[in-house]
Amino acid sequence: MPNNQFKRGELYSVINGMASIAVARRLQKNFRQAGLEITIEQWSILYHLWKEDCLSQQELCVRTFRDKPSITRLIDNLEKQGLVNRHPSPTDRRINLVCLTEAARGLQELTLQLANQTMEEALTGIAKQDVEIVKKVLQQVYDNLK
Amino acid sequence: MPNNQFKRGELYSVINGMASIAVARRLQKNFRQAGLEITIEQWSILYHLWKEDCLSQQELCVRTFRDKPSITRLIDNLEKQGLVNRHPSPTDRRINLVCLTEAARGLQELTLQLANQTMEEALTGIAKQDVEIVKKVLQQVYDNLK
DNA sequence: GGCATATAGTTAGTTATGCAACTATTTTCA
DNA sequence: TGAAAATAGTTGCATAACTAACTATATGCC
Repeated sequence: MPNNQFKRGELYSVINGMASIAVARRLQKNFRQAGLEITIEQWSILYHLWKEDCLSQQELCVRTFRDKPSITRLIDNLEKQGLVNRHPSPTDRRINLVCLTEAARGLQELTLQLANQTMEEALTGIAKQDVEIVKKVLQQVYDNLK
Repeated sequence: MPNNQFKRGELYSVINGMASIAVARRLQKNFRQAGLEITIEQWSILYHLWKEDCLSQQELCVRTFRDKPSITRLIDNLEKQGLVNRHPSPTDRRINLVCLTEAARGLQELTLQLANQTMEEALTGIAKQDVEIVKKVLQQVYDNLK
C-alpha cells in the first residue's frame, strides 16, 4: 500500500473514536450514579444554553455540530422533561428561541462538576503539554474536514 | 473551580468527539460517492473480519467496543445484504461464527483505500510526531476508563 | 448426576443520528 | 412589486446505541 503513511491497525481506532466513546460512556455512567436522568446529548444542549441562553435551534445546530432534525428531537425531549421551552422570536417568525427553565439552571453546577471529574479520570497520567497537542491536532482534523 | 486543570471550553469538544465524528462523516460520504451502500458501522465489522475471518459475535463485541445487541443487529443487516453468514460453531452450540462472503471480500481493497484516503484528508498538515502523541494519549484515555 | 452459575446470543423499548422531503417565513433582486 | 431563492424548523424512514430481560447452552462443583 504505497503513499500511505498510516498503518491499518492505527486507522481503526481513530475512525472509531474509541476514546471519545469511552469518555461519553463514563460521563453517562457518572450522571446515572448521581441520579441524573439526562443523556449526554441532552446535556450538551444545556451546556451551550448555560453559556448563552435563548439560542435559536439553528444556532444550536452550529454549536453542537448536529443537523436540524437532531436538534428538533433533542429539544422535543428536553421540553418534555421540563428543562427548556421554545419561545417564538419577536423579530423573525421562522425562529424558535430555546430557553432554559429553572429546573435546568439547577442542574448546571452538579453536571459540570461531574463532567470535570470525568475528564480528570480520563486524563489521569497524561502530560499537560500532550493534552495541548491533542487539542490542536483534533481541531486541525475538524477544520480539514468541515 | 479548584483542582481542575481543564477550562470549560476545552471540555466540550473532547467529550463531543467532534474530530472522530467529522472523520466518520467524511468516510461515509466517500463510501457513498464511490457507490458503496454500507454504513461505517457495518464496515467496521468487515474490517475486523478481513483481519481474521469467522469470529464469534462475542469476539466482535470485544474488538469493535460494542455491546451484544448492537452486534446482533449489525450482523442481521450485513446478512441481509449478503456480506456475511452466521455458521454454528462445531464445538459450542451457543456460538455463531460470522464469516465473510465472496461479495464482502470484493469490498476490501476499495474500502481500505477510501479509508486511507479519508485519513490523509483528515491529517493534512499535521506533523507525524504529533499524530503519534495523539494516538498515545487516546490509547491512555481509553485505558484509564475501560 | 444435577443444580447453580456463567456465557452466547436475541428481543423489546427508548434515544439519537443521517438523509430526503416538506411547510412556513424572509430575503433578494429583476 | 412579485417571483425565485434562501433560511428555520418539522416529519418520515432507516440505521445504530444502551439497558434490561429473556432463551439456550456450557461449565463448575458438591
